[in-house]
Amino acid sequence: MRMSQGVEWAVHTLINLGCLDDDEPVSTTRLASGHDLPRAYLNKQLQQLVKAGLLESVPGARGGFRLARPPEAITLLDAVDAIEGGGALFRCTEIRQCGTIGARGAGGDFSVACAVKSSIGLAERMWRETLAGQTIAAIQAEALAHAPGMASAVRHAYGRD
Amino acid sequence: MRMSQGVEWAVHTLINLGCLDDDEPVSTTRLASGHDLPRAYLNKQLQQLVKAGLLESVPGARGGFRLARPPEAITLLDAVDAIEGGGALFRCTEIRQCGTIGARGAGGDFSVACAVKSSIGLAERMWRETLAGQTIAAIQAEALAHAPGMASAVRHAYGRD
DNA sequence: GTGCGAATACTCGGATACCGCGTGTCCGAGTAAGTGAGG
DNA sequence: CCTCACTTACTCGGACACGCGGTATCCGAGTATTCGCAC
Repeated sequence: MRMSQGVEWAVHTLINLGCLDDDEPVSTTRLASGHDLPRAYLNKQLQQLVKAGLLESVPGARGGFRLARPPEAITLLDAVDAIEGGGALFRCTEIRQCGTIGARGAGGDFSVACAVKSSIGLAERMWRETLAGQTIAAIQAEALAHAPGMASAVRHAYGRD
Repeated sequence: MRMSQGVEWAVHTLINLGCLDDDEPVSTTRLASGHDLPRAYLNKQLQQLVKAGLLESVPGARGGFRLARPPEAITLLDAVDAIEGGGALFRCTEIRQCGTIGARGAGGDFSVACAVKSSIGLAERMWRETLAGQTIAAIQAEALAHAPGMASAVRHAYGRD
């Protein structure tokens, strides 16, 4: 159960795009060279962010990607779900109803959710709520607090000079 | 990022073993047929629980597995880590330091943890804490509340008749 | 009847295949900019 | 000088390989039971 590496790329890219003050799109080439990432593969991840409605893509020459919403309106959960697909971490297969135990214990009420599913689901809800409570804007502010030069570095790397 | 199916098997098995009132080991064959699971593969998962110190294994004829600790002393986190390996969900590769942005932003303080890492790490800590706060005994009690016959079904399936 | 040894049946444990998903790459469709000729 | 069509260069988007980890299985090492035989 390891998180896809694309999540880290996606979040940093969203933060960087949030550092710009115009709406000009930034090409995959510039976004990739900004953090030494494989251009083609990063493009694949960006396409998923577009599908999720976090980015807008501009095709053709001088095209690229820009934020579809202000950074304050994009949460970590949005980014994680966009890359990972949004499915639940734990998927209950109801084995409690199978086999000799499930058959014999049929006197129980199977309409009530499985206790194992509920317990792990609670932890998963905490995880998702904590992700949903943090916006790209907030993370960007935290990063800028310890590296104030980042904003100008981003603007330079993205051709805003 | 999907959780291994073995986690569900492991937790249900731990709960079932907690329903017994003696210390006789239960063989993989009985544990598997209790929920219609593939015997050989379940055995692999049980071995991981042994390595993690949650189960004790008894070799030879009439051998099997039994709880190494009382159900009150086994948490969901113990089970998940035993099956999944215990590594972090998100692994930061420090791409913030790479590429034109990382190089130019070198004025920043890289000794401070990456803001992205911290943010996702916070969510991950919530996940792990919630898992650690739930014991096998508690889940078992919840399950028995809605299916009181389960305990006797388990004892029957495991040859305690 | 009793004790002992071999045969037996059963169990865990690690070594061995299979498959799907994450990872990485490539090429085609489409668009804006640049260029040069004609009016 | 202005307009316009063509060429060019660049970009996104989806289709195409590769490798690793989860999934599933099998066989060997080891032990308690059981059976048979000698005493």
